[in-house]
Amino acid sequence: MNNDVTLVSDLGEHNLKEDDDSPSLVDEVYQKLLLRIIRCELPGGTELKSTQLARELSVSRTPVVQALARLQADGIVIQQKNHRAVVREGAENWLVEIHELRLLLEPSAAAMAAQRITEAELTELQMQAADVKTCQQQYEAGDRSSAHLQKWSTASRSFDYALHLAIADYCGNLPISEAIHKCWSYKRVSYSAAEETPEIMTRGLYDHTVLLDSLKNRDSETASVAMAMHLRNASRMRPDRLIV
Amino acid sequence: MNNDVTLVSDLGEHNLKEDDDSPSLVDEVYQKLLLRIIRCELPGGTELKSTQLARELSVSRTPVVQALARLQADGIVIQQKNHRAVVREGAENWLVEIHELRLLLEPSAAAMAAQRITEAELTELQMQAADVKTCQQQYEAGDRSSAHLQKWSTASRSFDYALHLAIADYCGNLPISEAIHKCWSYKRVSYSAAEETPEIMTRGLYDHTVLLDSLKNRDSETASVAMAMHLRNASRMRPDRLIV
DNA sequence: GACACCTAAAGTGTATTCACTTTCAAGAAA
DNA sequence: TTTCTTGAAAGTGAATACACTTTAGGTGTC
Repeated sequence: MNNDVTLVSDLGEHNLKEDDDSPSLVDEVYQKLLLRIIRCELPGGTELKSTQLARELSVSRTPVVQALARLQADGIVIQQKNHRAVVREGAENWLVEIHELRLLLEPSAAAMAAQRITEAELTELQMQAADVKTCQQQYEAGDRSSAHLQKWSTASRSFDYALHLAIADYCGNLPISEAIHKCWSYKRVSYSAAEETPEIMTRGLYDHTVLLDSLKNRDSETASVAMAMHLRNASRMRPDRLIV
Repeated sequence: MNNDVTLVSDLGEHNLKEDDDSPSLVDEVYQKLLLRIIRCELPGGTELKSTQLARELSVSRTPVVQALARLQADGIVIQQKNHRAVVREGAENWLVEIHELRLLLEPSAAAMAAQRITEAELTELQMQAADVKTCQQQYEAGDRSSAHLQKWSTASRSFDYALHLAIADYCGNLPISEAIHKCWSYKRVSYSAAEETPEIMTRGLYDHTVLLDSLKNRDSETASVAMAMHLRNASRMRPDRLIV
């Protein structure tokens, strides 16, 4: 059984806590199951038995049961009392559909955040944007090596993540913020399989710059439209439509 | 300690399963905690200790830990590894903010459902609407007794629930559907404290009729607007803004 | 008084255990 | 053959056990 690969790369809180290192077993199991479902290795209808999974993953049943409960709360898995958990039919398209959900949430969140985000946060984000730009120029001006591309890609993702989550955090509505965070946690799981091309990253940086400017100008209308445009671009530029 | 009131009234699946009766302890604990948080009996910052809660609720720690994990997944509670769970600051406005979230989700869901809902489901819903109308007329034509009002209120809620969840189910996007279901599960928890007035119910039935007609006509645009209007009305007619 | 250090009590994560429920395949009855 | 019965195997919900971590309240030192 070769599914005990360490999938738990960089989970955990995205804040400044440095003491809490190892993720709990529940987190690990949850991540592994989620990844396998999203990758269709566990298609809709598959039965997930806590006893069997515990054996396979070499943990006790307790964390597996908790991970399954979390998947059920997400709606990815269904479990009736005293019955086995079942992967929900249609869970294969989860990531694509999550992108549609983001299209409903994030433009409004951006509009709301434009009125509430702090100047400090804005300057922090602008610094990150500058970093990404630097990486891009190093790549283009240099030898276009894969090392430079890698660096650019990492910076690009990091900025992407920071900007979208800052918008969620400053939108002023907890459930909306939580919903967006959840979308991004799914997206994060898929990162292991995703690929960034220079075209996508260039376009992404442009979109993000427009978005950041509209936040800076406290222009909710533009922020909302910029976000909607950005999300549509992102899905348009990925013809496989599997990882968005 | 008088908090061991049975709060778990009519939880469980809203489908035709009749064999599975008693809700699990996890569900009960989750419901009780959620209700107490929404009612501000457990304000933001309160520490929720699994050991202590287990003692108070006379259950073992296992279901309490799972309920807390669920609240954490919801974003209502925060818990770092090896630390106590804490009620999130700002959780008091949860229901109001959930209503704002519905305003982002349900209009689009209605538009999507207009293209996908089945005729069978539509006729079923129309029958329920007729039932509500009958109850209303019985109340108005009769002695306006509280018994008739009660019956009307029950039918009204049942129809409300059925229509909105049908729209979620037929919107064709699993995460969006799940998000809407979750909003309604919160709303359901608050039902114990909510009050329906004849004015609200009359307006609600009208809104729902318009919505249902637009679904019947496969008119996405109208369905979306009707839903948005309905949601705005609902919050406008509740000046307390606590239970929506 | 303020601050570091220590220790017992409380709390958390996870494994183990057990009673009860569901599943499923083999044998009996039609 | 098909359908019903049945009992063992597998699975689930929940309590308990235990090692490890955090918390809180001294005690001593400055």
